[in-house]
Amino acid sequence: MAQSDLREVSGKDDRIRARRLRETQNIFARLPATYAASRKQGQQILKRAAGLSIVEWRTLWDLAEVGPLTIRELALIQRTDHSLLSRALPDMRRKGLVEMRRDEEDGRQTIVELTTAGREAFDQAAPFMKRRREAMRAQFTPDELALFASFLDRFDDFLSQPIDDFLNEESAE
Amino acid sequence: MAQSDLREVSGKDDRIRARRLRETQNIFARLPATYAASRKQGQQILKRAAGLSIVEWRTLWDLAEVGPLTIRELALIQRTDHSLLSRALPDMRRKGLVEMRRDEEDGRQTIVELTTAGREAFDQAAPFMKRRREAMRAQFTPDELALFASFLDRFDDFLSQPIDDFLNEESAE
DNA sequence: AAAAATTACGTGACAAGTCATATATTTTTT
DNA sequence: AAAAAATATATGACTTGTCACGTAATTTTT
Repeated sequence: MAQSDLREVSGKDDRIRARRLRETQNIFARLPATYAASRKQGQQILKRAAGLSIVEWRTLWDLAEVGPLTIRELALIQRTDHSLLSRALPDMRRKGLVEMRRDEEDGRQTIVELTTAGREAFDQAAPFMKRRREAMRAQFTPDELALFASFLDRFDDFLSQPIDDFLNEESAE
Repeated sequence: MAQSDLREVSGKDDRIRARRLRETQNIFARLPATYAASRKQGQQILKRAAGLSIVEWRTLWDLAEVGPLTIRELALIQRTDHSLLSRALPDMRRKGLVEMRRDEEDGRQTIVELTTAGREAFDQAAPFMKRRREAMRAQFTPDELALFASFLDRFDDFLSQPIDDFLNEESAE
């Protein structure tokens, strides 16, 4: 590679580094990678600890904490779409982790309940997931964590706004 | 529905609310919903503004700012897997947004470059995306935003740690 | 009571990510 | 220079999420 080429590429590398760095301040731009890393870490721990997927873990946790729940309620707690659970639950039943039965009082609803095996799988994964939360929390002071959560609250509020509310405003500069 | 049932269900609703509230303090648990909402908002704006997907927008933006880039470099900037781009780019070429050519100096690499149409699509979407970033930033002071980003830095650092580093430690209580 | 509206769930189709593995090309080692 | 290692890309398979739409059951309105 010629001398001039070297200089050229290095200028490009600088521009790449600069762009990467700038995007670090852009919350929208960095959220995907942060979420992906968090998901990956969770999947890794759950797989090793109890052979569970994230959806399975969340569901077992909710059922262990709250007791029997409908699909709608599980989706509400997990802030996710009911279809995700609608698809995951039959598999979980097949694995013996949960029982599902039609609600006697409201025939539209399905009541999901932990089995003994489901409780055991939860008990097996729970200490590992707890250690993970503790290790994460140890990186922050309690005040910082509360502030972090409040920033996410504010960010969520912004995201729940109709887009026309800000798209039609004049640009700041 | 009988009186006793009403009381029972209301207790359950309280437990659901309590669980939902508690999970608000759990960064791991709320990240999926926040990310999903952010993605949805971006998709909505991009679709309306220029008929672009998120991956397409990011790629056009990077190319517009930095100039021609290889797939590897695009993935590096976007902090994502190269396979995502490997799949998206042929579509973008078909739509006339980018050109792709084999690097003469390194036959493994593909150089991606903006076309005129790609630049136009970028110019069309950019003001909307800018307004979005401004509207988001308006919810925070500059100090808060910097702090928010630094919290994400710290969270990312935690996530990049090998899981054994904390799984094998003793639990805090 | 019948009609209309709402709600719960299932399912198809898609987007945005991941990983693993194969292949071609370069680069490094011997 | 040949062999070995590393790198860039393509591709298949999977997970987690979305929305839209259909159907059955319940609730509300008329």
